Amino acid sequence: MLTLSQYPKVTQHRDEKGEYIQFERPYHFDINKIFDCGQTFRFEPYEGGIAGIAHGIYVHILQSENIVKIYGCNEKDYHDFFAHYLSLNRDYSEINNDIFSHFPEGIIQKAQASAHGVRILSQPLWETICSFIISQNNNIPRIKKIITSLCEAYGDKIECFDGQTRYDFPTPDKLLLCGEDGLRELKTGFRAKYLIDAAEKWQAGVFDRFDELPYDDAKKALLTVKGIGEKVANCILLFSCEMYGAFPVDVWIKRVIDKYYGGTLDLNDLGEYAGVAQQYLFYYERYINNEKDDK
DNA sequence: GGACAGGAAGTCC
DNA sequence: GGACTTCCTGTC
Repeated sequence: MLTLSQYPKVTQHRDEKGEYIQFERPYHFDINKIFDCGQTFRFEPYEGGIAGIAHGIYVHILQSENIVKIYGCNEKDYHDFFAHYLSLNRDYSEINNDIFSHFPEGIIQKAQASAHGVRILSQPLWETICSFIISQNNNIPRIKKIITSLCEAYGDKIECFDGQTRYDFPTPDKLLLCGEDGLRELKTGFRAKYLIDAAEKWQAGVFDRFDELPYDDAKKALLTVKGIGEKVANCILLFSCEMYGAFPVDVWIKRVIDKYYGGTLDLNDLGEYAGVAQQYLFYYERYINNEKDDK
């Protein structure tokens, strides 16, 4: 495993905006790309950085050339959650070397350069399961809209450092309480019954000790949920479980394979970090090499 | 202007 | 292979 021996050291501070922590900006860490590459749907650009909720905590993250600041996060939050969430123990220079050694030379180098600074987050499992069930046959602005209304309707209140009230992602039992009809009212459409099935499976213990399962078993468990197929399962494993070998193939990646790899790419020979590479390729094709504005 | 097809980080039957 | 919720875009 390509990891650093420890997480970056942080110091805690306070200014007129409130309490924050700061640490030295790691290599290959760019919040604008990390939070706008389709792996999470709960953050938005805000006052020069990005802001949103993770693990029930509202944070405002800012970066300069050398420093990262996180408002709303104290040292305890950092060690308990955010350091891991932001995958700050990963050595992306080594990860990139591993990727380059497995992929045919050419487009992957361009893709990595365009996506330089992207990191794969380690997001809470339940929220990630729901988010990617909602993502199917859907576009990113609408996915965000649905998740926001889901939180506002059924999530617990969060008291934020800026004095405002926001809402956490609803728990499985909350979703079961609101039922399929309640979910349909939030424009989830045919995905409402999938979310209910996921909540029932969760309550039944299908995802207990999930982090101890190897890739094949974890995927098998995910595929028992209605509405989770191969692509969504791989997204969940990649964006929540640090299974960097998971390689979700969506319409954009199909396009990449057709355009740059002659229609075939052997998914079994892409190495331990194929999923990270997938994110670079997705980013390149979706945001860089596609002229259309996304708003 | 407004109708309409096409498409969106897919999956089910 | 068609259907599925909803919504946004481009075209005529």
